[in-house]
Amino acid sequence: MAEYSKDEIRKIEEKWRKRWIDSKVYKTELDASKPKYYVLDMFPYPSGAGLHVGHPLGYIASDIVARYKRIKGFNVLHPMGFDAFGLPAEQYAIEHGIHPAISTQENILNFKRQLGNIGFCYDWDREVQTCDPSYYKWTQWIFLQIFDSWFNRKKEKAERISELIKIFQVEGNSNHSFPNSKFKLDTGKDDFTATEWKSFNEKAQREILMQYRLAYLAYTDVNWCEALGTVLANDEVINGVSYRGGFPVVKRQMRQWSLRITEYAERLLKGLDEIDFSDSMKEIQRNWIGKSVGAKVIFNLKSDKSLVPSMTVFTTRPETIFGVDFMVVAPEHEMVKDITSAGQQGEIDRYLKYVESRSEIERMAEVKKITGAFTGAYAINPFNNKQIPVWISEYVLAGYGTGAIMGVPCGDERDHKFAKHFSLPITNIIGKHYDGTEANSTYDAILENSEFLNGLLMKDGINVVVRKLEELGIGTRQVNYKMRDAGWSRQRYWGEPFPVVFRDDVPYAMEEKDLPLRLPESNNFKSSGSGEGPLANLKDWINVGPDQRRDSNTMPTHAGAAWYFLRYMDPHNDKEFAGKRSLDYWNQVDVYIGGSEHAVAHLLYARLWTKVLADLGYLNFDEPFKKLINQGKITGDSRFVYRYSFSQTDFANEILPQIFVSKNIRDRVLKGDSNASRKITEVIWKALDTTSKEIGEAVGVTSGHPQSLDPNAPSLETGLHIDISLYDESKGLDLEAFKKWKPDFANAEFVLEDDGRYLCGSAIEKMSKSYFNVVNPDEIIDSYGADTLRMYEMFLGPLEQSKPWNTNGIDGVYKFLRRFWNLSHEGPGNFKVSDAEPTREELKVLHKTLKKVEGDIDNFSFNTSVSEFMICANELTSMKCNKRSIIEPLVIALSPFAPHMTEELWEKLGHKDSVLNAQFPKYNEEYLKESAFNYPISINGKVRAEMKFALDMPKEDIEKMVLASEIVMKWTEGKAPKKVIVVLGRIVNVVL
RNA sequence: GCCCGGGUGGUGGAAUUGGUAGACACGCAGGACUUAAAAUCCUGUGACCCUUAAAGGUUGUACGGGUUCAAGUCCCGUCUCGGGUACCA
Repeated sequence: MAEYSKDEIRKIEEKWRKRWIDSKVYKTELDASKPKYYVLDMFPYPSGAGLHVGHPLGYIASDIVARYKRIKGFNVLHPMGFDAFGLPAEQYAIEHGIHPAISTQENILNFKRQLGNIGFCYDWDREVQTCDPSYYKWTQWIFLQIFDSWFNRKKEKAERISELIKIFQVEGNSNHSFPNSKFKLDTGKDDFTATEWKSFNEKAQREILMQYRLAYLAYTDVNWCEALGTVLANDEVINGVSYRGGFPVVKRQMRQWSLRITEYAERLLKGLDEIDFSDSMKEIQRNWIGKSVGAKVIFNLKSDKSLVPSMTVFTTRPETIFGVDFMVVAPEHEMVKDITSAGQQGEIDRYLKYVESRSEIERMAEVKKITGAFTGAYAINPFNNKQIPVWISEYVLAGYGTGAIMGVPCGDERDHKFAKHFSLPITNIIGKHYDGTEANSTYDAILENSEFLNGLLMKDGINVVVRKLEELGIGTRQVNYKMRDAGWSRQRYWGEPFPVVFRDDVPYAMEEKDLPLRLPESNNFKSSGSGEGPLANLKDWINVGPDQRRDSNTMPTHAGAAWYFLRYMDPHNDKEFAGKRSLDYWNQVDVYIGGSEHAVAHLLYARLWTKVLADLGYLNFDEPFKKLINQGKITGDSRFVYRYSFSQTDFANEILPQIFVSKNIRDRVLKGDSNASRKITEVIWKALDTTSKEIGEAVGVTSGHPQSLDPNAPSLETGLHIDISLYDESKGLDLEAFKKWKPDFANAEFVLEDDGRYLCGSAIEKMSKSYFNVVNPDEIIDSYGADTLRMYEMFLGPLEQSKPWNTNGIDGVYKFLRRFWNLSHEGPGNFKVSDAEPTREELKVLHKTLKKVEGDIDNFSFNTSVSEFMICANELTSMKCNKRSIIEPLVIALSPFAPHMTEELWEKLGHKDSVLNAQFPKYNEEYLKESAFNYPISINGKVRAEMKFALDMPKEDIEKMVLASEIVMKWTEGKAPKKVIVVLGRIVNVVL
């Protein structure tokens, strides 16, 4: 028996890791007699870099919750798996020639080893990997269910396509118009009768059904990235460049699979009200869905061409209709050619050409630039017959609303700038709220110059106008969403193949018995460049038979992640994606922990798939995650050195010495300190050998001439990242280790601080291999053990907060564990507990801790629970308490945080079973009660004295006692105070 | 620009949601043990003032106002950091 030392920790942790696996203590079974609790981590993408200390933050939290819920009597499901399809593995394959299947498996093994070291209680029997055919069989199967569904807007839920066909056969589509309002049949119409339906051939019928399917194939504007040779989803494009790599992205039409998520916009929005996500997360999703309520208004047109009789705009402010001074149509809008007058044709053509010449990136960069052209056509305001000029401009987007707007310059900032720029008249309908220089989008103004709306408050005006528009048949209420359908095809190899076969260009679902459609073996991952994926290279696979072929695309990584939480419930089922009994029992995920970067993509798709499966009757819940917690990112603390670079580049650099300048010297040089510059020149001069001293003079470095240095040399400005393990703030950079690490700099010279240290610059950046600032959890475990790592990561601060990693306080946590261990050990480490009766003081410490810790874990406030354990250990240490009746419950309570050490103690306390099978001790309020409390007495807000009151003394009696007390008398000089304030359990304030 | 969320000692962070601000930990200083160092333990530690000492006082939660017996917490304005979004009518 040794003390709680490094060696002992290693022994203990190895022992329990092995024992947990051997005894299958984490195996979870469906047990209907117990309440369930489902704790889920966002499963990781197994990247080649392995884990750094940032990754486990959320996993540690979920592990604590899982262990805690288990000892609270719940049957806990706490699984882990891997999001194993994806682009990085494929790119790695292209660069290194290693098949994604192989590199992915290697990475997964490494991840599992690292996760195992931290002591997580995952039930690995339930592991899933999205790239496993027995898993993606069901991803494909669910995709086919979505393909076989349509959204019945009347019932606001998904139904089978067969239901839709029945409807068409009876009543045509008059009650269920095309979800895509722009779609027209060959006849030019957008509706058909039952008779017409029956007359269509199969291909035509399938084409129509495709317009309704929730997973559909269509020519869509997609984000094409030439460099990656693939299409990207909207959320993978940031500021016109690709999310990975930052390559330019252009719009391009391709025949793609999409998920009709827009049909679920309203339900996805409403669902947010019943789930426990953080406000910011809900806000992000709401913004993404982007609901706006308004009206569609039809304006008649007057033009020398009368090809189009009217135009329709979407507005959220119909009450401003008398403030409309111009109309703006998107340049891409098809009506532009039909309304442009002969006189304006030249100008319009010029403008269209300009728009076409502008790249996506330019457009985004120059959002503020005001451009446009007048079409020569006029719209007629239906209420006052005013003629309104119709313009086209880039600032109106073809893809949103109707692609046309009514310009109300006094109320809308963009419209105002447009009017000012083109000197269009501005009608003021909001009186003093508009000052002539800036638009005011208030809802609180009383309308003026607005005929029948005059005198009405704007918010009230909305309903009045809409009613009138509807009466006249020239407008309706309308809701628009920013969210677009989700592109679901990727031109990649390493993903799920689409389980369909094309016959005569029409996709047919594969039969369930033929699933999974396996990803074929291939070593050719290069895209064909034509927009088809690498699978197109495999002719034998693509061509199934005469005029029958497969889809060359694969699904995005989101597909496998959209339902994995369901598979964990019944991972080995080969008849269903999960059995009904398991789905009903495990039900929703009670807590889901992961990063906020998945706010819009993964979480929305997972919610969508759940809703579709629920609509189709497979699930009895339609929100997958009851509660979501976003753990903060742990950032790295990077260090770098500053290299002096010579401004004359004509000279061969290898002749010139490598000079590194310490941070403060550099700062001083930048401030123009000539002593600091001289320090540098001296080092350079010393470094130059006799032959190159001529060169030194030639480049302007002569001993004692600091003015020849260029303080703005770029490397003095930015700096070179170094491996953070080479640096210690108090000792400075380890120069020998640095030279060893970068042999290129073996002969480098260093300009040191006055005290002889080399100090590095620092910056908080994300942890990344390329910044050399990665801290590997294995290193921490090696020197402190997994329990310390776990507790320290929790102690660092609130779970949801981002924070830079540093190990400054880790000793404190380590000391706590040792102190706790020592409570039950005597001298050099002999285990010894006493069976004596605990004192009331000791019981108070125990129950106070239990109560606080329980409350903290329930609130996911792990940092404060760690503090609470520390206080408890301090108090018990100073009481020299080693009583079993105190220590044993604390061992259980601590076990979620420090599982290895507590298992060991649990065993030493004489228990045969794992501490995981113990019960979390109940605290007893009785021990927390005091017979009397000392209340501080404030007089006029200042604490003047303390008084003792019995616990249950009524408020009035306390008041009487306070008033009668000498201290108050002294202050009031005999007069009765104005007021005595008694707050239960806290403060008494006396106001004189 | 708009929408969220923050700003508390030298540092990470507490504060029962309006009730003694700074818990807990790091760091630092002093002390004990030691030939010495490390480790460990004890004491102190927001700033300022006063005092031989005990004690006491002033000030203090980004800044400026306000409400209240009482404000880190609520209200108004300003500055600032982080996240989301980007012409969505």
